[in-house]
Amino acid sequence: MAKGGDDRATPRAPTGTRDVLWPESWRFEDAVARFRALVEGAGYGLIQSPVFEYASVFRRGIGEENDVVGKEMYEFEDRDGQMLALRPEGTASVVRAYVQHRPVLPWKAWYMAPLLRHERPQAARYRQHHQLGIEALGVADADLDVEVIWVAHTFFGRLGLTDFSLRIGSMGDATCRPAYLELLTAYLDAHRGELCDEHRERFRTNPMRVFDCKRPECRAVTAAAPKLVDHLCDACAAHFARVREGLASLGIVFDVDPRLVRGFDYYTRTTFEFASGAIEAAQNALCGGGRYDGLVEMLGGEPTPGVGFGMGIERLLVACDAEGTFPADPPALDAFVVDVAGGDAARAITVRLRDAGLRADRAFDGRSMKAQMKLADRSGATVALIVGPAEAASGTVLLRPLRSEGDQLPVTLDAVVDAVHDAVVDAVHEVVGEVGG
RNA sequence: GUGGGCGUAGCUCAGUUGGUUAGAGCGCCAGGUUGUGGCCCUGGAGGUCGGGGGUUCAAGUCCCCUCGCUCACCCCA
Repeated sequence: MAKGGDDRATPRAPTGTRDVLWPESWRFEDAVARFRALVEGAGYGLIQSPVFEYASVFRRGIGEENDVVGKEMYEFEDRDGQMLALRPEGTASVVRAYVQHRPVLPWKAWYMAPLLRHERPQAARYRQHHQLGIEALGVADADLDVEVIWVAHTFFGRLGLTDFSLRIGSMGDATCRPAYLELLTAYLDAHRGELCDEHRERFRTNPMRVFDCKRPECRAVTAAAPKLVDHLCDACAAHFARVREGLASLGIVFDVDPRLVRGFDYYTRTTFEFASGAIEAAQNALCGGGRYDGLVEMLGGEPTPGVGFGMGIERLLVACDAEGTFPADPPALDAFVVDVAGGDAARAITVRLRDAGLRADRAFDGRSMKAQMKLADRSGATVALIVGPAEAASGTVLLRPLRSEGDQLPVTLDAVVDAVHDAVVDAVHEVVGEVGG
């Protein structure tokens, strides 16, 4: 018998998920819009891919050893007996789409996608979260790694974030990593007894994981362990040097972190992670990414280099809150129509305003004027357009400013659009004047 | 998967050593102004006190179980 999570009378969103209502949801929209403006201005085009894939896409791409696939993936057999999985991360789907459609190289794509993982929720960690990401395929040039990092860095800056840091590292490639792993494994084996309980044997499966362990025992051992960045082959070392040089030339501050180990098996060469210093919660990574020159091949394509990142939107917004950015309120309405003469005018005028590109709403249900005026005020509208029996009879409306002290004036129906437009322009000027003065 | 904290109105929370019909502020609705929002005043609606079981004359309050939320480990964005 399945655990009953819904024994109460009212239904609720599943564990680890949440509803985001207006106006909080506006910040999400706004962040996506700004990201889109940035990346589309840098040559990246939107890719929309399914929220579920054949499970093998993720199993082959991310690696069975990884918790995201091995322990957290929502995997199920559908009605046709196919093994499917809800997308737990973004890159594998994009690369699968590349292998399937063969777009012309270089191919630069961006996405905004919900990601699903069965994790225990905690601060800034959800079972469904959303990532903004970019992936660039077909270019081995280290300058593209720099561009990708620049995009994330610039985006944070445009959001007004300042309290974040960048760590970079290199995972090497097929030439140098195997030899290094042998070296590291031998070292860890020699110090096996000093490792924490969890890693004493587990280090054999994925030795680099030990670098991520926060326990003092493991940290002591790894402090003196051989570092991959010191054992890169000439090509990887040159690539890494070019990345550092490029970042420095763009004024992007970073730390080289020999301990930086990204969770997914597909990474080669450059890896990086942005962390927020403003987020109080334990989960403070804003963006993680790197180069994955072997992934296309793993998913059945011709060997093709790639680089990209994923950025958690929910976590990004937590960082924005912590730093007090997003000061602007969501855009308000231009006009709210109050009609106590039967509703015919409200029906006609709202449509007229909206067709003219103005933002307008109205009251329904024939509420009292006082109630309708309260709604008008609450809506944030710049003006109320009031229609009573007298106005209905004469074919006019009263235009009443709600955000300034002006008098209300009668306006003919044909002049409503222009009158509202003028009032909105005046309101904007007043705000600008206040700020400027 | 493993620990800690917490569940009382839509929201934020009171609720005294168990003791009458469970309260406040905010929000919502209505009235004060038979054509006017914001401020103020008055009134109203809204609660199986997360759920189940137990102790007791009596449980929001004590005990057990359970569900949920939350924070941390782990992992990751």
